Order: sequence, then C-alpha cells, then structure tokens
Amino acid sequence: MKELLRTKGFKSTPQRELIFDCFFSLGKHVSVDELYQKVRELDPSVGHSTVWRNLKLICLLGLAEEVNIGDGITRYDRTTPKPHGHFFCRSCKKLLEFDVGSVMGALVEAAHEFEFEPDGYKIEIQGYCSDCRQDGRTNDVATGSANDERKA
Amino acid sequence: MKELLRTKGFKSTPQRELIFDCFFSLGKHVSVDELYQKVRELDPSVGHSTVWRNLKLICLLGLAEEVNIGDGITRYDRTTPKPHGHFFCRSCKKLLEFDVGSVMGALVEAAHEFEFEPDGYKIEIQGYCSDCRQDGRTNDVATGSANDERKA
DNA sequence: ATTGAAAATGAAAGTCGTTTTCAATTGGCG
DNA sequence: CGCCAATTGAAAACGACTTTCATTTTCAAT
Ligand SMILES: [Mn+2]
Ligand SMILES: [Mn+2]
Ligand SMILES: [Zn+2]
Ligand SMILES: [Zn+2]
Repeated sequence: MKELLRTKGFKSTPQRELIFDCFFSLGKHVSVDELYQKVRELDPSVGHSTVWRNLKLICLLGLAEEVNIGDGITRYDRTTPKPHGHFFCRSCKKLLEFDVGSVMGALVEAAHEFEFEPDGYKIEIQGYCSDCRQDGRTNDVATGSANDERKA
Repeated sequence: MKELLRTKGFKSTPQRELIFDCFFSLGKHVSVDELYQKVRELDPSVGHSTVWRNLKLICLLGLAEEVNIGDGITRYDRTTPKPHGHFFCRSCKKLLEFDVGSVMGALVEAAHEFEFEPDGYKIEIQGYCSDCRQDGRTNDVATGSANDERKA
C-alpha cells in the first residue's frame, strides 16, 4: 500500500495507513461516518475531514467508487474486477449485489451505438426483498396530501 | 390534470397547476431550482417550497421519478412507458437516454433469482461522449495530492 | 351563496452530509 | 538535520433539502 501511494506521488502517514486498512477491512458500501467510527476505535485522534479526504483519495486511486442510492448519504464501494449491480430494498434499505455479466454485452453495444466511451456502470434495481414482502412491507398508492412526505 | 388530482384526493390550486404545466413543458431531468426559475417567470410569487412539494407530489402520483447522478442535485425525470437508461458524460455533464429493452429480461431474471420484487430500475453508463472525446477531454490518472479535489 | 374543516402556500429557519479554510504538524528528500 | 510541500484536525462554511408555522385557499356540505 505504501508503495502504491508513493508511486502515485502521495505520502504515507499513520492516519492514511489506518484509514486505508479500516476501509478494506470493513464490508462494502461504507459511508464516511461509518468508516470514521471504525477508525476512531483504533485512533480517536483522527479527524473527520482526514477520513473524508482519504476516502476521496481511495476513489482517486481507483480502489473504490461512490455509490448513491438517493438517501443523501454517499457510500464507498470497493472496486470489483467485474462490475456488479445492486438490489436496493425500499423498506429495509438493504443493498444486495448481483452479477451483471448477462447485461454487459447489451450495454456496451448501446454505448457503442451512441459513440459513447463508457468507463463506469451503475445498475440498480429498486423494490422489496423477500424478507420485507413477507412482513407485508410494500408501499401503497398515494392517498394523502402533498405535505405527507413522512411516509417515505 | 385537475381530474387526476381530484381523484387522488388532492386539491387544485393555481400554483399547483402552474408548476405541473411548467414541469411537463420543460425537458427531462429538471432540478427543483430549474423548475422554480421557470415557474417564477410566469408567477414570481410562487415559493420555493411549493415547487419542491409539488415536485414530490408529481413523483407520488407516479408521473416522474428522482434521478441522482451523484452531483448532489436531485433531478426529476418524467416517467416513461418503458424504463430507459442514461449515459452521463463526466466532462460536459450531458445526460443522454437510451433504450434498455435488451437488458430488461436479464435484470428481471436476476431479481427473480434473489426473490426480489423489482419496481424500479436505474441503469446509468458513465464515461465520455463523442463530442468531449474529440476535444480531448478524458480524465487522467491521479498525480496530485489528496487535497487536490478541484479537478473534479 | 355561506361556511368551516382540511389542505396548500410562502417565508423563514432548521437539518445534515459534504467541503473548505487555515494554522499547526509531519513526511520525505537532499 | 533542515527545508518545503503535503497532510492533518478543528471549526466554519456551504448548500440542497426539508420542516415549521401563521396565513390563505379550496371545496364539500349546508
Ligand atoms: Mn456494491
Ligand atoms: Mn431520463
Ligand atoms: Zn427489505
Ligand atoms: Zn460530453
């Protein structure tokens, strides 16, 4: 890791090493605050902005990418050899991954038709997972007022 | 439109009618502020929160859905009969639409395997459009410091 | 047409994740 | 070592989104 940083012209610091380690030891789809908490378990002196900046650096190095599921919280997903898709459950907010090998061909072709040079894919399926469906947690048609956003 | 609102239990107001009209007269992928500006051209007394609330209502009625391309600005896209995908150019921020009929089968199947009940699809391909590629606007590997985010 | 309850509006304030600022510290090279 | 740019951390700034609340308006029932 030190090597990768140095070859790219970045310095190695204790905080940086710790943040990188924690990021890769945590699961997928980590938010700044989740990583911040984890880091502070091991070194409470590390600042929030340092975690944020190094998460950005991890992305810059191509080791992770931002994931936006629309809840206002940016999460960071370790880059995988092959692109993968996400199931996002509207009820329990779970984020499951699935293989997208079967659709990549068509997507690459679509990009080619538009003379678009793709370098990233975001494939997300929203809905309800089996757990939540069994508990009867599916949304219903609108009936209230426009002010009633509290059901989201 | 008045009818649709009433059958769903919402009241019809001049502001609401105006906002709905403006939304559908504007192009796709409209942000709150873009719509707000358009509305204020015709009635400068309409408030920001009213535009926001009615945009939410439009979504609630199933006439549009939120689009999040990761720049922190929520945009609203008119619901189309068939789902469509987006090409997002990292350089000029253009958002182009493309047909996803050729991938829906595989996605539905993937969802089925996970016992996931899909009710929305988000398919986005990031990269560079032909215009920007001709102008040599493609990103390069990281070389600066972690603080240098100003290139984004 | 009148009326009253519920919904909608608009200005302002609040929320909250993200990003910047800046002074102090530190890493890495000579 | 000694320098200088990179990095750090606390705090403030930012900005889109959301809520609050007093006032106004709609609309269904008189
Ligand atoms: Mn993932
Ligand atoms: Mn669209
Ligand atoms: Zn669920
Ligand atoms: Zn472009």
